[in-house]
Amino acid sequence: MEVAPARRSRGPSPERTARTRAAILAAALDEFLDGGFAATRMADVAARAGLAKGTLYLHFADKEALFEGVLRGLVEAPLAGLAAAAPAEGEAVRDFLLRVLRPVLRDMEASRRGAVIRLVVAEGGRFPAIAAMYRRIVIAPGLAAIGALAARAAAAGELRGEALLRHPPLLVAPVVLAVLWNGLFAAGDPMDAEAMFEAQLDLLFPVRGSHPAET
Amino acid sequence: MEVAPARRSRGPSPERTARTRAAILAAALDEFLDGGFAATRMADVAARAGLAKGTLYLHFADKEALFEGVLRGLVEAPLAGLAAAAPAEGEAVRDFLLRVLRPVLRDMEASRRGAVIRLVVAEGGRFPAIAAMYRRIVIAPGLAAIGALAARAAAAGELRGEALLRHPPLLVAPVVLAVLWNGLFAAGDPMDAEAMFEAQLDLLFPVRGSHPAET
Amino acid sequence: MEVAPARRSRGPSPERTARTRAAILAAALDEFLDGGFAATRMADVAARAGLAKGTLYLHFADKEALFEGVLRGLVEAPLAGLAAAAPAEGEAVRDFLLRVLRPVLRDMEASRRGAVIRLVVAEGGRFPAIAAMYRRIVIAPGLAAIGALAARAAAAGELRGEALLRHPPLLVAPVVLAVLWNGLFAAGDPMDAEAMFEAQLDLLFPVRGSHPAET
Amino acid sequence: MEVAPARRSRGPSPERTARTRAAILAAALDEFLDGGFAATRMADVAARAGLAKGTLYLHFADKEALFEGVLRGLVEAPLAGLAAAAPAEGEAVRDFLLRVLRPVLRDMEASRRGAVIRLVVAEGGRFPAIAAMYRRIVIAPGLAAIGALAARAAAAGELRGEALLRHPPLLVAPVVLAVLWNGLFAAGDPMDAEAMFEAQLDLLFPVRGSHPAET
DNA sequence: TATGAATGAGGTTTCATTCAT
DNA sequence: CATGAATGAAACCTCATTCAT
Repeated sequence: MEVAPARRSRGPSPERTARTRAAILAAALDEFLDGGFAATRMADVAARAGLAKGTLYLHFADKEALFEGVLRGLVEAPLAGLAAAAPAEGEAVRDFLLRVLRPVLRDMEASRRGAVIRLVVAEGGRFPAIAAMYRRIVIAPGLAAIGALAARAAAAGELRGEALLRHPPLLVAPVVLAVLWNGLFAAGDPMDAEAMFEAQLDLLFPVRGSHPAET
Repeated sequence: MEVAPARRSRGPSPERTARTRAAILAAALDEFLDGGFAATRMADVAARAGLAKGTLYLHFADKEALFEGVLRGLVEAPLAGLAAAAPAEGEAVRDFLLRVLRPVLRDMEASRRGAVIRLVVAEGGRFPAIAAMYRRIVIAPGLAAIGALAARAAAAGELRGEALLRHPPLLVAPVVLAVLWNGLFAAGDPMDAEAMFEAQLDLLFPVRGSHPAET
Repeated sequence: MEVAPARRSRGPSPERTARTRAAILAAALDEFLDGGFAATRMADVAARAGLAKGTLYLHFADKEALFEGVLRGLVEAPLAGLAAAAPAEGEAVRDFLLRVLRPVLRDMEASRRGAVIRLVVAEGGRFPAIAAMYRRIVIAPGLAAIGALAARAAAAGELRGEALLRHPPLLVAPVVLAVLWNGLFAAGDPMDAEAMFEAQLDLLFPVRGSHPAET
Repeated sequence: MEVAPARRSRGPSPERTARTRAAILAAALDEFLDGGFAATRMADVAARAGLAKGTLYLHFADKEALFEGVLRGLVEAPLAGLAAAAPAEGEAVRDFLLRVLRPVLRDMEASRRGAVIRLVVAEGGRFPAIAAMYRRIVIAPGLAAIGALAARAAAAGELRGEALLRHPPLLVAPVVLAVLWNGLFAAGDPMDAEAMFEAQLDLLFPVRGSHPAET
């Protein structure tokens, strides 16, 4: 073992560093999602992470950078997975979308990604950096992927009309609405993001087997 | 009546008081709509109302009370017309929706309805009262109306599938998404709420004449 | 009396405001001149003025603006006096300068203007705004005035060569040096700004009576 | 001697230590010269020296100690040549000064002498030691030399009046002013130290050949 | 010796709210 | 009723210094 302690033995351990960074991100995630961006104080994040304020700034340049770290930690890996995924041989785009996105929608709240959407929508206006960040990291790749899939579906004749080609956001609009709804009206009847997504999918992609009369 | 009372009315004048209160509310509405609750400073509201800061506190106990006052004011005007409207004899639901909602969408920003939506979404989390109020006054009637129209359209065979019957919010999801987008990414490319609405309408209501092959 | 209480009777008194402002300036002057710009904390100024920190910002936008206020308070009035002054009928420029500037030099330290020069020189590098401010308020008008007087003296044949015409700062260079010296080597032998100024004056302006052989 | 010891010398090596110390001092000199004491961050010194922050503290107890070390280093090099120089046989003092000082003025900034002067002026107030040291090492010998030259010039009838005899600093006042100016107003119009020095020289030493009318 | 992550006191600025006039 | 100067609690971020490795 000990492949390459290299020129690296002196000084503090890089492993500890990674652990600290993770602790900060975990604490920040909790704080941001419960209270929002503005209301979260760096001091609270530090306290929750069991660190001093200054330590935060050793790992993240400022509050926005910290939020970006949280955002990346939460969505980058999954998003990369999605982006890498592609319809299997002979798989219809509709089926692919269902297969891939259903799990994502299902744990929208459990994974706290829904909360992130709500935070961005709620505070993006006052903190444009946050909106820009979310757009760059999540929205842009997402819409690009949708656009590519729409083109593929269109080529295969799987698409109804040109709606999705012209307006890729149509695919996710119902999901966003449902997520916001569930945040605003936490009590009472939640909106079923998954069901709405499937309904929208049925509108965008005619279901071959069951509705043979349609294009 | 009572001609402007000599410019120096001693003692309280209920009329004058009401006018001051209205001025404060108008100013506060403007300020809250662009910037939200936290970003709005009492000093700005006072300045816009042409009053001193202290005067605000004579009429509203604190910032939250002022916000509440604004919300109440927001309740009186809206909707009205829309709820009463109904398809004309023989008018297709799709045509009716286009006829009625297109103007609404077109001046979404000019009429500040877009800003109101954004305010509700942004502050609804911290002020559940505003979310509940908006739901009661705007959303519930709106969804009820959509539901009724969906039923009527279904009965007339104008509907594609059961999407809208089961999920009335689908009709407005793209509009909401566009409005939020335009709030978050004010600069750069705005999203065309009207175009997205029409695209969604085409999905929900097959266009008989032009696409005869579809159901 | 009571010429015009006008529309002005309500609310806090403007007289009190002026007194507060003056108190802030007095406190700030003391603090700035003893400790410099960077080392002076707004909290200390407030405390010395017997006010809360926030009050400072009611009268001065920030620390730099406060310093500018101090600077203006200290030099603007005297400077305006100097600028307004002009050689009397038939008075030689040399005599005018002696008459006008000798008192200024004499109370350079008592008036604390020497300390201001030292502060600007010492911290102007780190706070360019301060240097720019001093240049705008003191140096530029000063050099302009010197330039004008030099031109006048040259026209009257009172000048030796073109040194002062080409390099107006030459007139004050010895004074600045003396002021800095006296700041750095407070103990020990002070440099006599007045004597050096007069010597420089003799160099720049040939003394008609006593040295008839010179131009 | 002792070829670079295998890159991994165990135990302390006095030579290595000295080299590290020198590197720190060199880096600190650079940093202090541009920015002064307060603006210089230990982290920057460490980075420039290619060391870790902690290493600085192994060699210097704190920032002040480091500053003191730099000052001591500043003492060794300078002057040297100038003090030894003397007018050649039959050379006028004015010509001697021009010959000797012109090059010094010309590379005032390149040689960082200007920066040293500014450092002394800027920090001398807070660190009397540096002012005293500079006075002892640079100013006192300098003024002594000027005094001697003035006496010699006076004896030879090369001097205008007694200005320089009584106030040796007059010779350098314009240069100091120019150097400070160029530090404060780095941007914009620099002041030409050399030109001002020559102008002052012309005032102090009548130019025999070209202005025969003057004494 | 050298490292660099961690510390935490400290400073400027903002702004909702109060209250004497 | 109206005024607006005064308040003071936060909040973000910096950086000299320490110390386990």
